Amino acid sequence: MKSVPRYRTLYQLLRRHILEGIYREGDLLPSENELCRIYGMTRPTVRQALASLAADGLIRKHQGKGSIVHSLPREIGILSVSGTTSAVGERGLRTEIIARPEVIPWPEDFMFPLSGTEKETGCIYMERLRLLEGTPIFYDINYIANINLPRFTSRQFRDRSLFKILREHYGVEIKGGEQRIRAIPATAKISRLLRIKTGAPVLHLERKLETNVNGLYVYSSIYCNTEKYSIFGTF
Amino acid sequence: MKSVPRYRTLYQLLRRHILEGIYREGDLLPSENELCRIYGMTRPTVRQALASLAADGLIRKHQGKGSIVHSLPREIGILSVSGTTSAVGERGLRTEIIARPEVIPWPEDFMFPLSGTEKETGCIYMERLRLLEGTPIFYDINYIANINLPRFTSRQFRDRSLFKILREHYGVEIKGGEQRIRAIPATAKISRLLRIKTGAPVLHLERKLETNVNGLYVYSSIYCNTEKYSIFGTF
DNA sequence: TATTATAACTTGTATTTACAAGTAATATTT
DNA sequence: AAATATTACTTGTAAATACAAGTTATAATA
Repeated sequence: MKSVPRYRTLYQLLRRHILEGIYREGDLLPSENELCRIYGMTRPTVRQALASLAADGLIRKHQGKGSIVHSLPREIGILSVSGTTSAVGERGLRTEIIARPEVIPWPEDFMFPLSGTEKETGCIYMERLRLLEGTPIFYDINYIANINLPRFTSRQFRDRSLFKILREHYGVEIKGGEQRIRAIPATAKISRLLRIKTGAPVLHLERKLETNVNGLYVYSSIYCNTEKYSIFGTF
Repeated sequence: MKSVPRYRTLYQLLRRHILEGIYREGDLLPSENELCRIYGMTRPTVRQALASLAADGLIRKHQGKGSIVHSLPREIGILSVSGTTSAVGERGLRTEIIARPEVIPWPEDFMFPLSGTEKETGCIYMERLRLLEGTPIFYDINYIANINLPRFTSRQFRDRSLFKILREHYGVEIKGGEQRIRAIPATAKISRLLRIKTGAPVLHLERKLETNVNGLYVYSSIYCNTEKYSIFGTF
């Protein structure tokens, strides 16, 4: 098992405290020096943790004042890295498997260019539908290069998220990624799954997620129903 | 004039080098220790500059290997902080003023909650259309709290960007922000300006940008035509 | 020759120290 | 009492140092 850096554990702790409401919106976090004393680390380490929180949009830093807990986004987060979804609205975000994971060859004219090894090994394919309080919000199609992921297709995806399985069973962590966004009219299949009219505007995300494993990427094509909920992001 | 931090000047230098093609896609940047020697700074400072580049998606860091210049996004960036737009595709991104800046009271039911002082001072309102190679891409409506921005409405916006004027004339820097994204059908006005069919899917961004000036925010409602170009972002 | 170990790089994490700069409350002066 | 200066906080920037951990090329070994 890999050891977790100290700044990361502090980040996760403060993050949980904020999300659980121990620190509330507008509250001042303990000062950097106080956090140093409390958790027995030095300022650069504490600052690294706070920088991550700021990047998540959970706090805002103000020179001379302190770190202020930022308003929790009420909407659904998906634009940031994997963690955001679970951070914001796991309350009732249910997952349905539309197509169980199976190994197939890559589609032709794939949305992102593929490396030679990726093409050779084929990919693990799966489709999911994610619903918030009964309303289908995301219909996502996922492609993962079939590299060092034994028995992946036989795993259960009921409650555990895709990224959780990758992390816990294969040690795969998402490091970052890139994405394209556009608005498109819903096709017949999309409209049926998202329960909207055919031709209604749908958000389409094409993402390429990088992992800590060299050469292993997770590709997703995500269709979002934004009629009731909008996608939220900070920067 | 405020002094620019050393890590920031190095960040801007390397950024320019990457964008100008001095370092090309896939190239390895000089190692952190080399950069220290070249520019006479210490590793924490160099690392701070590299972290900013990584956050922009201009490089990817790999432990044990180095910092690799990342593929330049060919698409239009707007999801990141202000800088990205100019970074990526200022090539031919022309700006048209639809509604010249004027001071008006805030609209009722504004997209974001407003503070008391914001409501009192009213806002500077303006509409722009941005075109890429003749095709209208962005139609944006901007609201800026009318705080300490003398003679703003009389300024010329022809070539200089909104953010450039804010920075150069008023010392206002964008620090971060939040946004909501949805796909909506184009209204009559939007379709006319973006030259698409009424009802065609359009990307709608509602943004609140924070500045270094306390209490001063820039609000934008942006409609994007994503038929030809998609919006790009890294994280 | 093929394999393994070593060495020399790279970035990641962490400590310690120092001062600059912004903020807010207190104390001083007018 | 009001304006000003001081002080004590806060975060921001920067240096110098050390070791951990991942990568790659080289040297030693089988």
